[in-house]
Amino acid sequence: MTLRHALLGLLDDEPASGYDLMKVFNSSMANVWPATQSQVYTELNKMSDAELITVSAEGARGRKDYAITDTGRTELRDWMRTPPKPKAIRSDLLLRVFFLDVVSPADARAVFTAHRDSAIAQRKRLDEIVGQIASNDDPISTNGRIALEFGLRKTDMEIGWAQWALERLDS
Amino acid sequence: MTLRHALLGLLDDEPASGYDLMKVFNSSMANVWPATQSQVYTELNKMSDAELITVSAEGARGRKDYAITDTGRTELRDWMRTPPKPKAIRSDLLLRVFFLDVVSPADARAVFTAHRDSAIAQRKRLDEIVGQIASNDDPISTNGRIALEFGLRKTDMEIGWAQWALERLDS
DNA sequence: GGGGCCATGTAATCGGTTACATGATTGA
DNA sequence: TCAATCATGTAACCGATTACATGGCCCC
Repeated sequence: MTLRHALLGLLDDEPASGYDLMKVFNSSMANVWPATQSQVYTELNKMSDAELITVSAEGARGRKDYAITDTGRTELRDWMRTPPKPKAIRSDLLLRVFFLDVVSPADARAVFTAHRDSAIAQRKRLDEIVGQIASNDDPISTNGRIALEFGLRKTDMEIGWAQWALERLDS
Repeated sequence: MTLRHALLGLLDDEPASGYDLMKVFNSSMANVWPATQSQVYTELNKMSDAELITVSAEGARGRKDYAITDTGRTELRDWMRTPPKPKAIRSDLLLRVFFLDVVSPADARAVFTAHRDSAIAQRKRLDEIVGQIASNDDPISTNGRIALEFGLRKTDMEIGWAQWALERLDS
């Protein structure tokens, strides 16, 4: 039920088609809430049924522009004011950690070195994005920077944790 | 397909029933890979069909003890040696961050203060668990400590991030 | 006898993923 | 004319969640 709010958030700015939304979405929020094309179109139809949005214009190639309704705006603001309930971790990696004993010490170390290395690569990718959006001052870039900071800190934390785990294994 | 590996990991130690597995599971791995009772029983049946495990004994009240097979052991070790592909973040909270502009500055601050406070509470809960397992030296406690360390660092990171974001909003 | 625990299962629903299907318009 | 892009949709499947259903066994 959250893709719905992402789409409402985008439409709160200005009317757009599913196609437009996908484009903006992919280059911003998709990093914190991935969604596929089929999901977006399906959700838009459901939102239209629920009268959170309406078709404000129809164009060439079956294009439909959607505009947010008052109901939609209310829904969006209510959601923004509701703190998300802390969701449990669900991590493939951490699950492996519980079973470190079933493999050799070398394989156990590899669990952490592989993760550390991929976190380091990820960190580099994020740094590039930081550079790219540094000069932008639109709302999604400004706010996106805060989300990005989360990513930076998270990867740093993961690198440090993997290092800590390796030292612990070695002792 | 990962609950499957969690169950294989537990059965690699010793045969157990679904009921037994649920108990151990809830007090350990559930923190990194939540699963419900119905999911566990359904998965055990599928695993039995796939011959990763077999019914090694049947007891009172329809109790079935499962034992891991050689196929199962191979599957478990293969999985342990395969680094999980980095999964994208999917965060309700970070999505809200993109739409901070649609609410008042006070409501925007609340997004972060609420998160910071719940992270602080979480941190306290984890500290208690650290104390509880400090004296245990069984494999799941020893390895669980590494997973727990991840949780500690993650909550600390979130507290720091929320604080950083609040300062940024205020400036 | 009855409460509490042991023990397993089914059904409905939901969000997400992958794949497939279709076709219009635009510009080189 | 033909490739690229615009544009929307359906269907099958999967894992997870919630709720419901059933009943046996043990000990006080």
